[in-house]
Amino acid sequence: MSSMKVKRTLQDVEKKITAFFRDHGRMPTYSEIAEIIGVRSKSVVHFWVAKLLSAGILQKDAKGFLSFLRNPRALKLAGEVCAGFPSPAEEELRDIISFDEYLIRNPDTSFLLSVTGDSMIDAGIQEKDLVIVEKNKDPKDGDIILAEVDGNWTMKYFRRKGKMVILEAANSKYPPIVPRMDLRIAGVIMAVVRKYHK
Amino acid sequence: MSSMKVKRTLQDVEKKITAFFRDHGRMPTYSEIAEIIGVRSKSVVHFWVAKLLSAGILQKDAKGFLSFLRNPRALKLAGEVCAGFPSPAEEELRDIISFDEYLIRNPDTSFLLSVTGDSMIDAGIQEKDLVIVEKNKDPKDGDIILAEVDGNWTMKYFRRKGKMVILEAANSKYPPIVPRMDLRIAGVIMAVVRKYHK
DNA sequence: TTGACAATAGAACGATCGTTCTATATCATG
DNA sequence: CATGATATAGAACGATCGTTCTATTGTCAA
Repeated sequence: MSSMKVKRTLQDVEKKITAFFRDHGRMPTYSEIAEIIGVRSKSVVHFWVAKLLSAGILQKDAKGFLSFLRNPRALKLAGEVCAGFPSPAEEELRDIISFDEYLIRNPDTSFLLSVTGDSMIDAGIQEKDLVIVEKNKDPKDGDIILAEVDGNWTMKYFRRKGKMVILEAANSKYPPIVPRMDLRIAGVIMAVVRKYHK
Repeated sequence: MSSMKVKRTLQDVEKKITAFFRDHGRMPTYSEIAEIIGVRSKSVVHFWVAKLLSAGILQKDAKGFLSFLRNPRALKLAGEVCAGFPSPAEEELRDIISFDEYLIRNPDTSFLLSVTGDSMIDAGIQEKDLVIVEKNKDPKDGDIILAEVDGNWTMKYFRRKGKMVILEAANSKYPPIVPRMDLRIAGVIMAVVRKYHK
């Protein structure tokens, strides 16, 4: 029974191309698609790709290169918690996001930091969270910034009172700081990321 | 002065290829690289690509396709806040992360949710945060889950006391819940994402 | 059994790929 | 000026790309 024919479906083909894309970081050629879906002719691939194109799953750019219409790593944005949240089974979906694009506006001037300490605990920033810091950005009142205070780098709220600047922790244990001359600001916190189940 | 010659550097070429990759979701061909870096011959591109290859910036897979050794959207992980945090100027960097890969273990069984309400405020999960929920995963003691309680979907700590299950908010305003028959769990919270400056 | 349709195989084709070669232009150095 | 190194241009090449064509196979209904 080695030649048992399996009914090929659009979803199968899509999944296999998606898997290839995740593994290799690029779209497969027609020859490669032939291999991964188990056919021996490129014309068959052409046949299936045409289906994926008219189904709106794949698209071609101006040069004829294939790409997914939606990022295959993207997640469905399912709604809001609390008020009559639609069951995931209903699949009433709204949007799609790629975190790399969503979180990072300027990759060249941004960097990551692992949080130590509890000075921003009341702002929902905990130990071991990752924060995305953007350099070369002047802070506005209320921003969370990364600054050097007494030789240590720490995160604080940036408060501007008239001409004066106050650095304020989001933890009542720590008193506000009125910096003297040497206020060094490394950047502004743009995002916070926390991962459970590492 | 239209033919003013600009000194071409490796960094320039890398940046332009990176920009193309971000815009198009794929690597450019040699002809396209010629266009974007402003030369008229593919052999010149070959020259520069060879430099990028030996510099460890690009690589070739088994089929000869180009790719970046590191995700061009990835950020530098600069260290830890607080204790002698190395200045970003020093650039003593440690690692690199792509958030899509870092946060999403099983794209097919995960979805996104925008948080409403303050029931998990003490766990550092605020209104308008995005949470990544993974379905088909049975919760363990201490996990944060998405559950249906009294017809509303909400997030709670999942506590197991012997055979009994308790759902506990991270906010003293809300009392713990001991569910009766109908405990519906949509999934387990795998990650939290918060973006400032939208 | 026959006919219609869908899926596959295989060959041929022009276009474009990346490579390699030679030749020219620019610039710093002695 | 002479020289060598570096960067660019342009042409030629085999390989592979995706497309298109014809032919074969398998399935299901009449």
